[in-house]
Amino acid sequence: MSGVRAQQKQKTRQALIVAAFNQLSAEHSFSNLSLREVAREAGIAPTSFYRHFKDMNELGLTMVDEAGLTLRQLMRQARRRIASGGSVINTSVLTFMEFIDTSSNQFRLLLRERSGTSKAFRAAVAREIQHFILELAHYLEAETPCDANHAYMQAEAMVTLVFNAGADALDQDTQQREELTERLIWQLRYIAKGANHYGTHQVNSKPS
Amino acid sequence: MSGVRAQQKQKTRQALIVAAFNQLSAEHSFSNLSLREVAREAGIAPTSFYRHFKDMNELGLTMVDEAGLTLRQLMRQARRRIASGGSVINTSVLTFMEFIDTSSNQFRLLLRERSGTSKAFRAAVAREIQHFILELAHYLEAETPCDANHAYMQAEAMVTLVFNAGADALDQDTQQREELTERLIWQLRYIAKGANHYGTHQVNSKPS
DNA sequence: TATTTTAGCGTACAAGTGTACGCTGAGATT
DNA sequence: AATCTCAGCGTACACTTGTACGCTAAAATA
Repeated sequence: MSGVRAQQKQKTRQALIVAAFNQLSAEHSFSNLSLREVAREAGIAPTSFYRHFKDMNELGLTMVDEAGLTLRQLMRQARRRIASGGSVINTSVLTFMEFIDTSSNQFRLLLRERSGTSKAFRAAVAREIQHFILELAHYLEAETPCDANHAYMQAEAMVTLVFNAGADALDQDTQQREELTERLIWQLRYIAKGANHYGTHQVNSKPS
Repeated sequence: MSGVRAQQKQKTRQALIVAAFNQLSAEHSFSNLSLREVAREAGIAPTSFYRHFKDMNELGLTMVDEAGLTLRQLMRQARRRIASGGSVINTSVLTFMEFIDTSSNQFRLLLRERSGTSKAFRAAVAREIQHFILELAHYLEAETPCDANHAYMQAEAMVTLVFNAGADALDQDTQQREELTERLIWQLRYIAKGANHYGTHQVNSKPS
């Protein structure tokens, strides 16, 4: 009942996940991965793969979950930094860029499968992103003069811009990333400004 | 010298391109295409493929060009509609959504290869997008009270949002698309408002 | 201790891939 | 009319892929 058996199983299962993430890169996407190669890197026979996942798809969805998890953990850390006096926009952007940098393969997975060929994948990634939008919307509604609807649209726009900037950052060097980040911050300010303009008072009917 | 020969060659070349586009779908991306299948659909032997393209990569880059071309043509048409009295934001968004709808496979190609596994592809798509950003920036600088720098950032943000909304629209029904479009239009207004606020006068140093 | 469960292995196979090579016949060129 | 060019074909080959099947040994259970 010590669970030596189950413990070892979890270990190789994790080895498969790690192997799969390791094989992702700028020029290798998840759909390029082969069951055999992943199994090889994990140190097991190809057929043993099936003891852990029904197929590559199931592995992939697990990976999306894992990527979403680390992202969420990172953003929780960001919230802590903000609570102790950091600027919201700056801290959030910085934290996200950190994610791109230290977990680029996890980000790549989310980025690519967001528009990939499996509806289940797209939905899974969309759910992860939606998570952020809602959280940010909630924050904006509480902390800024903005009704719920505009808070949501504002959050959606912001998350979209941040996510896309992350994608661009993947191909860039430090210098370019700094410029990109600076532009991004300005763009987020635009949105905040605009949303607060339209989202406050009774300006809601038509724009000027 | 009549060119019967060259003419026929162009014809099968185009058949290959069309065949490749036809095989794209929600669940089939370019990297999933096989040379043999494309050749089969185009009605030629696999080995004849090489008479037209060095490899699938070269086909793909040609397809990106073609997709960019149709997009540019559509947007030129949008400019005409605007010139004859349409709202800029509404007309542009509507035209873009039309592109998603009538040329979804061309859009899918741009969308996916933007974050694909080939640097050349990513660069090619980025160039197409950059084209729009610059054009829009130029327009904004001329028509709104916005300095060049802010006009660029504003255009970049807008194009990003529109492009991403297009991606989301691919998976949605008419009802959802309408809501999405409406949200998008609000978000573009935010950006316009914010950019005009920061980009006018001498507010440029620090945000409030 | 005897029995059952199961993670992992090796073999085997059918299917699909890219592409090298040499041929053919119809246009183009001289 | 004689020659050249070259788009398209068929054959062939070496690989890689997913996965079905049955075995083994070690852990779990009874």
